[in-house]
Amino acid sequence: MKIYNTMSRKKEDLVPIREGHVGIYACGPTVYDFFHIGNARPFIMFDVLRRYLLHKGYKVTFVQNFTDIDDRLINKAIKEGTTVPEVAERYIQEYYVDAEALGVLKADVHPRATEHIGEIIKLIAALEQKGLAYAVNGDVYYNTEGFAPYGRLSGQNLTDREAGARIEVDDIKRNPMDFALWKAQKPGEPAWPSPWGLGRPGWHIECSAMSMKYLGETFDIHCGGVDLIFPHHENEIAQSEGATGHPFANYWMHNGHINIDNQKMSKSLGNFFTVRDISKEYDLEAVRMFMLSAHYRSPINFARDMIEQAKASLDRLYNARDNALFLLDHAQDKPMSDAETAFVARGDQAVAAFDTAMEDDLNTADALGAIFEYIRDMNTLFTDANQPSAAVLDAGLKALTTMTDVLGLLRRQLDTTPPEVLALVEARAQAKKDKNFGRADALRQQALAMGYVIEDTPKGPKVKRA
RNA sequence: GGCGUGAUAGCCAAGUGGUAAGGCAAAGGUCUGCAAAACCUUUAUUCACCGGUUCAAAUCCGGUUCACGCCUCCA
Repeated sequence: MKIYNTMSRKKEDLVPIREGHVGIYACGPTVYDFFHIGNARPFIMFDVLRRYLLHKGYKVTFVQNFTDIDDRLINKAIKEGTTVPEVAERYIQEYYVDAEALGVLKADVHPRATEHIGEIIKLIAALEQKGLAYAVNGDVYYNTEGFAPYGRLSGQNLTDREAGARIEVDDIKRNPMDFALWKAQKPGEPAWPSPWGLGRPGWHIECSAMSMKYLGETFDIHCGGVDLIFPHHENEIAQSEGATGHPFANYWMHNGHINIDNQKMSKSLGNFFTVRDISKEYDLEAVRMFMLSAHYRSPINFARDMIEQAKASLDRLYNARDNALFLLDHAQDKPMSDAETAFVARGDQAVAAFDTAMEDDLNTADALGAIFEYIRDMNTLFTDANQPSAAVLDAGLKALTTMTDVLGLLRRQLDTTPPEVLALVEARAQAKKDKNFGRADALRQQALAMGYVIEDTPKGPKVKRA
């Protein structure tokens, strides 16, 4: 498969270090609040990457951290009169709630920064020994001048930066580009003992320490949002390669941002949506569908009607699947007809087309196209009039779910209809038999009010969630 | 100032040299007691604009305009 590598700015063939095994590190959330729609994009898209690799038979080790110590956590804890670990634990649990609703699988490892202080200290000490770090008053900084390739990932270099660019003035640092590896404790802050005194890790070091711990000094893919390229990922490279002398990650994947009205989402503009808030109004699977409808590197515009559109296309997927399931319920075991055999072959072709799209740097929009073309084919064959065999229905469903499983769609199972709704369905059937259509329609309205749609088919009524 | 991305129908969105996927919306039709779903048909001679290369360009090259991102915590 081809992956666009930010490092080379080209699509490259994915060649894992260990054959058949891919190690992935994804920058996870800072757990000081519910995560927002922008955070959801990397979670979903890199979840799709993982699912696709699994589908192709790779073993995947997927690591996504929780940043559970930083200024925002500390501020939140102070504001709420509680502790940093309490805030962190709470929002880690909330992360799982929203991630689950988005169809994002749990990582193989979800390391937390505060549980890896030992590794972090060892890494900083190694850098200090190599002259790549220096301590000042209990702080430790990275010596960027000592790491020649600094800026390779982002295309930033130390001399091209304009004076107008915002660089914090700090006399303590030898160079404005130097960044904190370890921060001395300020009064009231959580702190851990270290060779430089009590303090806590800087903003970037945890990802270096934890990715290398779980994936090795050199691993396959590192992902995150574009905004992380500089300085976060640049700094990770400096820390890791500076300490080990080996390449860090072979592929760097970065997802584009989600905008609101073509503007970057930001708290100051007030155009900010948490996934939790959105979930109160929409099924989050529609949000996933929305993300999948564009290439992961393009910026996308989040808006209500975009979610509505995504929901409508998702409904088309569910309708096709549920229709096939309904027919399967009534289908006969019989040999496949020639038309059915041909259809099964087209299913294989659809999956192949789907894979081809995914092979091309995770082109989910194109992959979705393959699914929808197959859906039309399915819907054409799978009708009452055609009396499809159980075997062809099975095969069709299998091809469909092979594709939708990779995208993490169609996870909702067919619901069992509650008895009170079934009673309405039966009463309506009787009313229809009696040609009492007014009553039949009224009963259908009642079912709708309870959230169920009754549809008529030659094989009898079909009930589904509204 | 440096680095980078994008501009395709009413909306969303694929397509990086061979003559415009797919979804949503809309209109007409088939089916239906009526619906819903589904299916069929219609909806870009054209891909921001101007030049150039080529037998051939949405796709390559140069320029213009517009929009956006990073250079600061940030997915």
